[in-house]
Amino acid sequence: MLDRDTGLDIAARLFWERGYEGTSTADLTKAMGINPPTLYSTFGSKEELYRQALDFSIARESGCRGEILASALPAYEALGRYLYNIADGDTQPDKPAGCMVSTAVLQHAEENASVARMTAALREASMQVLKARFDRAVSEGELPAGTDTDTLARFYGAIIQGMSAQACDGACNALLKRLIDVALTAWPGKRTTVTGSLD
Amino acid sequence: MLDRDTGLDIAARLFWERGYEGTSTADLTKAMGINPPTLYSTFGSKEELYRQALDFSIARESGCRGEILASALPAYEALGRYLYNIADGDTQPDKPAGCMVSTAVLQHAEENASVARMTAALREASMQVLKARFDRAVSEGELPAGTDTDTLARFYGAIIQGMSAQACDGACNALLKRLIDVALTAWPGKRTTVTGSLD
DNA sequence: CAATTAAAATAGTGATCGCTATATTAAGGG
DNA sequence: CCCTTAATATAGCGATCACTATTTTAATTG
Repeated sequence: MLDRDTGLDIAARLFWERGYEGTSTADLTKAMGINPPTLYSTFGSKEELYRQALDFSIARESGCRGEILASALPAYEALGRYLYNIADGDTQPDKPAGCMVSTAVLQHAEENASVARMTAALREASMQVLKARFDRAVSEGELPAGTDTDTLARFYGAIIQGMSAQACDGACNALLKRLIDVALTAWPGKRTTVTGSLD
Repeated sequence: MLDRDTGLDIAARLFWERGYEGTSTADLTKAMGINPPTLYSTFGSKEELYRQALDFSIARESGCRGEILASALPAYEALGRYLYNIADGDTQPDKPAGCMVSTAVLQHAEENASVARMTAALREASMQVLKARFDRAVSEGELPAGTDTDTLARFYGAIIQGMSAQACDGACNALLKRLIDVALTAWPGKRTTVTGSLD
């Protein structure tokens, strides 16, 4: 059989493109070049393979994003770079469009509820990372005391999810970044990017 | 057999909750209380039924939203009411969470590409409606001349898609509206909602 | 080389997929 | 009432679903 990480790479790509429900075990075994029993002895089940493929893909595709937020950059700068990095991830030339996690398993059959909870938890964790960075910004005086960092994190989380959806629909990298530039004007204390008189 | 609109109502609800790929024809016939041949003689196919269910549901769930934008309200006011209306639609107590269109069929099997194009076209049309309102705002002097109305429409489109995703994950109405309030601060010419000194 | 163990392929499990041919029932007209 | 027509229900089409029992191959041992 092929290398385990190679198998996860192939599986992740299929799940990324077609989603959990849109990918069959026959698709997976065929793409991996293995037989069904090998898939089940190696990965356990379709759901367990999805879980492992998510972990694998997150580590490779967005593993470095945490460092952007953890860096010494000012919060606003870090956020901008973070979002631009996601936009790049959503529009990689030789990879499926959008994010594998942001817009995955939103609508689903009842039997896949546990898979949906899994992706929802990943999204929630991602927003908590953003919130933690914003909390730090408050404590460091970069954001006003009393800022609703939870809402701010969910706002930029919505932008991330919207970017993934639009990337799935064919949006290009430049479009997503223009969109980010608008979103960044909502940063507390920033003026809008549109030049001209403010009323 | 049951009334045609009643059938579409039941089908729309199932598709809304489970998505296109997560809903089987057996689910549909059982919920409608009809036999498979009746479904096919009445609606043609699963895909055609989905199309009709989308039309039916859009007309009923969001038919009045166009009027908000078409009204004489200032663009910023209209946008706020429009988004709040969507947030209400995303969190109706006795209906599936999220929007039936905004986050539908993003990832999909190859065989369902035509269904994905259908929902993508609906999303694109929805953003064009927003853009048209923003263009009107420019012509009426509510937005600065030269405003990138297309990007602004896609920005609020991303918010709409992000709200649907978060509603699917269990977000409540109030959370979505706080999120909208942040998004509205990106309106060109508006200051941020957070009080305090601007640098 | 023969025996044992481990890996892999074949073949197939019952269930369900979208969809339809055929049979049954019900309704209308003489 | 009988005959025709239309609507409905039953049953089942081939294909595919996630998943495995069994067999075959290959590698490792004495």
